[in-house]
Amino acid sequence: MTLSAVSTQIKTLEEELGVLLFDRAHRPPRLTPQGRAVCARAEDVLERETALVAECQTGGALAGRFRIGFVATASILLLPDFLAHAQAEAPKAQFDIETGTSIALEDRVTAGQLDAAVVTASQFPPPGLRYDPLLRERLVLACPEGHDRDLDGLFRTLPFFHFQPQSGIGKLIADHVVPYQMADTRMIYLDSVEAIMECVNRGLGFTLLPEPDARRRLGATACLRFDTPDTLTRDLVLVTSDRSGFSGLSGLVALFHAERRDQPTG
Amino acid sequence: MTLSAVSTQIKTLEEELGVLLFDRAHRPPRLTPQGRAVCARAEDVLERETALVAECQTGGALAGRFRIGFVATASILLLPDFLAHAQAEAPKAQFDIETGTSIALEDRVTAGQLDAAVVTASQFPPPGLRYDPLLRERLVLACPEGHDRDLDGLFRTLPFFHFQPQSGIGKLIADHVVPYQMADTRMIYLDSVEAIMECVNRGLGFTLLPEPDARRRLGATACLRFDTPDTLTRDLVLVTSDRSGFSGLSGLVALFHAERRDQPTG
DNA sequence: GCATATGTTCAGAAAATTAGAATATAATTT
DNA sequence: AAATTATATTCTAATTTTCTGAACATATGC
Repeated sequence: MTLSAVSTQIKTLEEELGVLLFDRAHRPPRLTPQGRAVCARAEDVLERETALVAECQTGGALAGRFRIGFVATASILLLPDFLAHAQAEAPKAQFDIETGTSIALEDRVTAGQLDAAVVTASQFPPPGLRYDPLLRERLVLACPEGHDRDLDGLFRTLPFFHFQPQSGIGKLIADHVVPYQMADTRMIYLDSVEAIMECVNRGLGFTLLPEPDARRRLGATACLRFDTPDTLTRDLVLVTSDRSGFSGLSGLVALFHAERRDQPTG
Repeated sequence: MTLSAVSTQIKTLEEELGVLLFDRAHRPPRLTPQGRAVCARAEDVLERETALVAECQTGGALAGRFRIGFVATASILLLPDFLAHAQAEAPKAQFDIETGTSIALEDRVTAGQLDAAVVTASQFPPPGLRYDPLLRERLVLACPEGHDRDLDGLFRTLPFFHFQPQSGIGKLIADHVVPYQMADTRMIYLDSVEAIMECVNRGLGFTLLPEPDARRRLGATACLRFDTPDTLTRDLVLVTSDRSGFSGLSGLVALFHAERRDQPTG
């Protein structure tokens, strides 16, 4: 860069700022006190800019500001470990977390308001979305001790606590429970796993829930029963946009798989 | 600005950063997580830049980073108040302070290493420099009690404590003291006003010093004498470059005069 | 006080940014 | 599902900006 170019640039800057940066009564020109102050702050701005550019080029791995949704049931089991792993393995990435039902979260991914969401998979991903499997949880019965009849008998004897049917798990539960519904079947719909398990623990009824959720709140007076088909599972998946697919998706999925090692599934 | 211009600019930026900022599989394009992170940091950089420009245009009064020197004797009397006033009245200005002898400081102003300095004025400002008067201090005698003879008598009786002769005040003192020097005159040269006054207070000799400095350390066993010509003064001045003269000099001088109101001259 | 080195100003040249037209494509509508 | 519409991108030309090189001005050193 030529001296003349520098000279005109400085002059233009001085006019732009309305401040004399150099004292040209001397050779070489000296910075004025104002120029010194401007220079210091300008250096700060430039440093931040070059740092930003540098981070873009080095942080190729997993960097960015990700907006991720979690269904309530996943937020308890998966989210804490996910955040811990993210902080450790992807310190440059930021995460904005939301919760909601599987359908609401999928809608927000479709609308581009979320980059990804952990939801209960439906049979097929909705159009425009893709599923990346994270965790398969078996649905098991939880009922008070001493009710060792078959399922039909249970439904005739005790009320069934049904997790909110409009949710992802709720639909799975509903599908499986339909054949047992009779005129006298008592169904109680709740939107809290914790409330349901509290009722089961007190002998007020039985329920069908993902094994980890049921086991977590299982009291001494209740037990799990596995006399359901072992194909009756709910799949937690990471749902993302089908086409777009932001760079770093595989890294994101990896963050979830990392925690499966630490945290045994059953 | 046309859409096409924006489009090409974004594309160029993406290539420059090596990062996909937008997901163009949708209309309108969506920011990728990476793009979102870059955008947030870029906004920060731009804010700082516009803030810098804005401050330049508003802070016309006294803003900048000023490097100012103080002679030791002025640093005690003037500097604390100066800094206090500066902080209150020119909060946007920064001040880097140095101390040194009048001559050394004037050299540094000449060399452009200081913007200004508070020094003891010599008869004429050195070439290339200008003086702005700040404060006139009378030189007075300080001697132990009970020595009420004339000056000649004093010089014959007691040692004279002479402030460092290479300094600004030192030269004034030397000029005035020359006529009294005899073969048996005892002169003690010290570079500390405090040490000199301690000796005077202990009856070990007498001295000639600026009134404020002498009065400040005057003990009970010593007194000030004003039997010197009242034209025998030292002028504290703000010395700056003659030609250049940075903008804000008058404001700087005003900061010194502001403190004279609070602090009576003596 | 003159010579030299260095900074500024002024022209034209080079580079960049930008607007407008043509093309491609995501979203919408029928 | 196909056609339509709206919107983004690509391409080229024009504009603006920036840069270089020569002439001129000026501070410093001898």
